[in-house]
Amino acid sequence: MTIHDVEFPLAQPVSPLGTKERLIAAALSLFQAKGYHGVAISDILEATDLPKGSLYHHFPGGKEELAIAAVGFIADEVDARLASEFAKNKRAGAVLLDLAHECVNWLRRSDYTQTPLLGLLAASPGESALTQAICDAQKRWLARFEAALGGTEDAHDKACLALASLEGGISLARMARSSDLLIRSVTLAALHINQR
Amino acid sequence: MTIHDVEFPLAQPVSPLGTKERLIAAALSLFQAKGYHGVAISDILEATDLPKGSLYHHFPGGKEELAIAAVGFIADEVDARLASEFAKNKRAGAVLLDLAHECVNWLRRSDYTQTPLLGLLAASPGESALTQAICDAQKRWLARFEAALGGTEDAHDKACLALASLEGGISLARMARSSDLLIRSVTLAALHINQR
DNA sequence: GCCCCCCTAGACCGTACGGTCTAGCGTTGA
DNA sequence: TCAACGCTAGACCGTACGGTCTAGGGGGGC
Repeated sequence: MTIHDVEFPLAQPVSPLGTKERLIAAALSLFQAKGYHGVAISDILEATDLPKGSLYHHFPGGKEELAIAAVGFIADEVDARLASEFAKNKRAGAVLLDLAHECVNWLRRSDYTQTPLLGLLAASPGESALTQAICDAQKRWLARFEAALGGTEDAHDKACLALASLEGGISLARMARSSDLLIRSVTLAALHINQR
Repeated sequence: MTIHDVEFPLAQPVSPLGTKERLIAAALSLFQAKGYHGVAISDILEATDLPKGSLYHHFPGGKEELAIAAVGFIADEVDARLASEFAKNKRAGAVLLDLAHECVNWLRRSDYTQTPLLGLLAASPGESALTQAICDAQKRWLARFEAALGGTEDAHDKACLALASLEGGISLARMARSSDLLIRSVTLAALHINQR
């Protein structure tokens, strides 16, 4: 037994993420940058430095199954984030602004190539399971805001404005390569949402 | 000379639109439904019942040049519409709501397959001319709202919110297959924009 | 020490994509 | 009547895509 066996046991991969997770992470990042149809399987394999066999082993359904997993991942991520923020009794406007700021970091870090949420993925085939997954994610996020805003009819309206200003603002900011546009629209929306 | 020569002169095409216009219209419609990468040249040819030669004669630059033309078309269309509405001294919120209602008709007519504005087209390659064209369109629309709102710093914020709520609302509504979400978010945004 | 099985590895396949090229039709002007 | 040209027509090409399949590598259980 050498020191290597202790410090870097071979059974544990070098990367802390498993193969499946790495595939999901790379796929999500690419889909957010170029949309579903804009990404080739080979792009994902190149990004992860993995062979085709691995991908089709973990995702027998191929590209679409991987995309659905990626959507599910980001959906859970954001949903959990919203849940924990709202659990602190934070006001909805403040949570929205926080989320927007995180999106800004995301945009800047990727030099405005990535779309932080699901905006680009929407360019998916009509009645597919992928569309359904995206739809579910949006519903969950909407429901979080709605519940935090009191569950009234007015709360539903405000929740819609919150998500719309976020997704729309991201789109504007990405195109203009200026996070300003996102901050401006979301700040205004947050203002409106916070008033009784 | 027969009656046919008078009633249906051969020189005039059956369709009121020229070949180039038909290509642009079909391309725009398809791109709005499936995004740039989701549409094949053959889809456009099938929709117009035109051969490849015609497309590459009118658009030597191929798919991207056609897409840029389509973006320019919708950009001009919306820009002109905004200009004429604002020329009547209509309030910005009212104009925004009108535009949203037209988008709703668009969504319904296409059974929620199309994205009325440019949201989906954004899934384009990074630094291409197409991205630039989309960016220009958004800038022009933003400027229209900004000018109508007085050109102040606050006006810029409100213009951002207007476009963001519109684009974001469209995205929400399309996924949920319910125009409600668009109307709700835009109504709330319009309310905020109209107050001094 | 052996086998078994999970996962990696990548050659391979059919297809459909974007784009090119030449032929020919029909209208226009002389 | 004919020449010239704008546009249509579609066969054709190289490539890159999504997906399949078989072989092999390497730990873990016995």
